[in-house]
Amino acid sequence: MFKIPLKVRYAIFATLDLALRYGEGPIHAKVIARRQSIPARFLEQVLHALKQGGVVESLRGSQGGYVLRRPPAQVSLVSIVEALNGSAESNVPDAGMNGHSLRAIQQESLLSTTWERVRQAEREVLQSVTLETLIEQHRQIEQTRAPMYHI
Amino acid sequence: MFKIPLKVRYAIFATLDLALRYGEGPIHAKVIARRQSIPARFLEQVLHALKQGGVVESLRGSQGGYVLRRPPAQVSLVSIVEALNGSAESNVPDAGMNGHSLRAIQQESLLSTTWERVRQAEREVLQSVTLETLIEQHRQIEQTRAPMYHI
DNA sequence: TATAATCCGACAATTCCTATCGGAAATATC
DNA sequence: GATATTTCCGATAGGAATTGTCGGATTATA
Repeated sequence: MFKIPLKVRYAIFATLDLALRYGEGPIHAKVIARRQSIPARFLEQVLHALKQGGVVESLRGSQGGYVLRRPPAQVSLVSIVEALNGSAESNVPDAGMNGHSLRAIQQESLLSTTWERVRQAEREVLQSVTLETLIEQHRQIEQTRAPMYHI
Repeated sequence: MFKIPLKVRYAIFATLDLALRYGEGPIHAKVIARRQSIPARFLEQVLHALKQGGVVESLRGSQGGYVLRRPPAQVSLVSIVEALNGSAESNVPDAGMNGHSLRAIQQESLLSTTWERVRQAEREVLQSVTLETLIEQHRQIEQTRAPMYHI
């Protein structure tokens, strides 16, 4: 319905990459970038945001890298998405109190509860999906696809 | 959670303007534009999309204008939003079958069901809100705001 | 010290959204 | 029929947000 930024997809597949190797120590951003076909330099920024959001732990220095902060089953997509938004996202087009923005404010108040309900509905779905969920789906897809090559 | 384009807001307030005058004959786009503080020329495009989506009826010529196709209680926000998207909105970044887009396809299939659930959740909320709903809210706001000036 | 990684700010490139414009087609009115 | 008025339609400019790149600073390992 409403557009989902590419950044979000990158973040999900990056953390999924970490989830698949959970417990094996830190993983380099470059390695994730290659495996997931994500622009390396851009992924750095995404991972940094994920760190600020508490989704991911970073280790600097020569043998550094990134690690999931919690086990995959406890990392929901909503925490990933909110980490990227920086928990800001006012959705109100500012209108900085100038001129006839009184009407704009009235208009916003008319729709604010609806938008809030929409966001809540989105949140509930994203909260029900964890990295563990995606790993299971990933395995199911692999299993149902593999036999096709044997025929 | 995800950004809602300004176009959508324009469409809602334009149709709400029509709803408030439902049964009073066609209304000019310019008049709506002035009343709702919407760029006139841009509103034309929005109204055109609403017509294609079957939300609105248009009458051309000298005494033309726009009319709601159905009574306000039967016009949900979901029909308005979908009219603007032209029911396209693939959300898949194309990737036109080039190079290593095989991975991209696999990635998409992993998330497609989740995105579909998100869109469905959005749809359900938007379906539960009609122009009639907004009219009622509008009146309630007017009633609760008016007394404040009397103090 | 040398190397290798994250961190951080700035900024270029690109895409998408918003808005404008000119004129064609249609319709009512005179 | 002529005129005025409005929707219709394509093209395109302007601007903002997203996406992606770069240089170097910081941190840690060896």
